[in-house]
Amino acid sequence: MSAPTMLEVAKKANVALSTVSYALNGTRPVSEETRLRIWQAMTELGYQPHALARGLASKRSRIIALLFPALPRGFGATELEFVTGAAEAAQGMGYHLVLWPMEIHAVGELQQLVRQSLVDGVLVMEVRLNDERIELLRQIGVPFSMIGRPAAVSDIGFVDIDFEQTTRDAVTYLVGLGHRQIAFLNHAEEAFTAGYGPSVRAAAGFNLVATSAGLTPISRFCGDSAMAGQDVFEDLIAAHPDVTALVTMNEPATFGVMQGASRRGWRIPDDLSIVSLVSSARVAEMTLPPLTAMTPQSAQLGRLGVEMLIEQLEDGNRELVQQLLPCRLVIRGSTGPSPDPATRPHQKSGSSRVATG
Amino acid sequence: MSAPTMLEVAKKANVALSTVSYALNGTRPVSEETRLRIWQAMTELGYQPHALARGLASKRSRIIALLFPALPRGFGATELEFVTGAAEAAQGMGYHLVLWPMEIHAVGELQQLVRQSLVDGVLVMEVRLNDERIELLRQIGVPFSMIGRPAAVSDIGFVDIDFEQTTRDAVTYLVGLGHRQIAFLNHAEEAFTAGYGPSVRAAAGFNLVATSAGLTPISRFCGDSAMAGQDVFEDLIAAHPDVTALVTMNEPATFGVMQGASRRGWRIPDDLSIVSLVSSARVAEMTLPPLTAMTPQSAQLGRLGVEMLIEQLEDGNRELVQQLLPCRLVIRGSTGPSPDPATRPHQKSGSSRVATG
DNA sequence: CTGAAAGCGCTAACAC
DNA sequence: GTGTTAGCGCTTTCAG
Repeated sequence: MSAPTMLEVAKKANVALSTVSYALNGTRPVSEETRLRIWQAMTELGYQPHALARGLASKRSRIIALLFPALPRGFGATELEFVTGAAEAAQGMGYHLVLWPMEIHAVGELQQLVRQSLVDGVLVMEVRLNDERIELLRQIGVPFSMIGRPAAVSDIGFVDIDFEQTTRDAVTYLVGLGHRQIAFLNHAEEAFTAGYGPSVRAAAGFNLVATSAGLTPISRFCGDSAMAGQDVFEDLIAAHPDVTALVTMNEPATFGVMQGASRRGWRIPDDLSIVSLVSSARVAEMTLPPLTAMTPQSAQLGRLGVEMLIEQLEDGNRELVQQLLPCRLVIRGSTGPSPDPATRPHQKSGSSRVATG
Repeated sequence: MSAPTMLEVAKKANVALSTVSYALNGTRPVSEETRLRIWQAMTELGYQPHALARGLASKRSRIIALLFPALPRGFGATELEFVTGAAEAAQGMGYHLVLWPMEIHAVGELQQLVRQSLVDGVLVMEVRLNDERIELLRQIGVPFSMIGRPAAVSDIGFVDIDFEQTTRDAVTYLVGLGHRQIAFLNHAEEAFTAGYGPSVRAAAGFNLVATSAGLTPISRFCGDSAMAGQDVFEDLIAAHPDVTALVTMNEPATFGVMQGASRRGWRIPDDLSIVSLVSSARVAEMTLPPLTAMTPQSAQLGRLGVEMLIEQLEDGNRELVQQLLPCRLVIRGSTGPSPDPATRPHQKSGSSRVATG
């Protein structure tokens, strides 16, 4: 009742054990006829090569690890898509993907895992601008690649979202709608100074784009909450009453902004346009109107990361791939032509009723 | 430069290869003294057992697979937490977790993967009420357990959210606040009739609880979008003007309901209370006010699923574990005392301004 | 083009 | 208590 072995297949096909192996892996030419007999025997027995035995003998497990940090709040649909895309790609290429969730500083643990020789390579997710895991992996000598990238990228393959291009596309789109006063709403300042790549790069991108388009770059940091978003929005509009469009990099805050706008009596997109950067469809469609967003190709990123790693594993001296993938603009209901700021309601609350105890 | 083997450890410690093995696994008593020498040699060499070799020899890979369906829209933070919780638990117990994303009907593929003898057991996620994967796994004879459960649960271990209890807790909480007209907002009817467990069980739970509390069970199906939520809400209030509280099982729709309420001039929670079932903190805090929610212990569920499976693997005849875990009530800003329905604004739009082209 | 046989690094009898 | 050794199922020389 146990799984058939290669020997059984060989017997059934009247060939040597090794011939079955060669036929299976194409490591050596096998005559058409015997290949057929072997293939037949294999299907009749429902044979599947024993992954562990194969790995032990060949010194290649065909297993790769996905290294991702312990869940911070703020992980959601996008990150799940990364993981799924990676797992699907691996599966499609005949590999298995194991999950190694790990504190970003638990470098000892990482080393232990690598030494078990279970995996051929490692895919690192959520790379920080200054990431100690990278140095360790290089030191250990395990093949690896990254989704995301450290500040100084050297000789490691990576894929990442092209935050600058993404920001540029968002701004360009808004400018095309006639907006001239565009503000950028970032994550909290702590994330920025801690070197959180997306925050840093999107901010840099925005300043660059705005400046080169002849606009004044207006930016705000903002805590990751609806409440903070609402507050920062009020503050922003007070300081810059002419702002007609927002580019946001902070989903909870974006939700708060919409509430704040509505409370002011502003309509979206009539009085204010919003483009939410790096937002999944799932989140973008939770608001009314739904958010025009720059949507990351998350599954694609996961897929590319895995492909890059496996190619490196199978073809030792392959050229380095370092690829940036911009988000895609999905126009929904939160953007429209620029209004005349002067025509917008001025009162702080557009609600017609006062709260009753 | 290659990893040290057990033989090297044995030499360094002046013992037989097997003694190292026994010391490592505790499979056989080893004297305190030799154990120490061995341990010392191991740490000096930085020895880590070779996972594949160990697995091949012992016929136990210490790898388990997490089977989850290809991403439908609607997978988000909660599901990621399942996965992470499972991976962390596995790691903590000395196991590895591989990801097998798979169409729920791709049963052939599943069989192939299992036959590779890579994994000792399988953890099935997102189990449907009528799930063909279950029957196949049982047939193959692989040990497995589930997160979620089919309609007829027999002799397989599982953990699942206790939807009935969760619904009961939500209703009880609202009743305690004085609400008497409570409506349930479900997912789309298609999901329900297709046998989507959470939808079916929560609905059943609601009817049961409402009835036994002497309330009229009011329910609505609703598409998973903010727009649909707003529409269904209008419809619901038209039909049942006395409803003062909503129990929802549909996040995008819940967001729409809040917009709809606000458009009507209703304040939350003054004019309407909302409890969102099975919602993560991340989502619940995106609204203003933030949503009072029944939050699933997702990581815990993933963890329990893995523990259950591994215990089954290590201790052949262990008693069956079938555990239901209720969500936890997290009170935020969307719930309050029941208002007098008659005092609420009646006009359909509370906004003071008409859209201008 | 095909076979025979030596490992891969470890576990688990079987000896003492 | 410890040592010796036969595999686990496969890949890959080395012969033919």
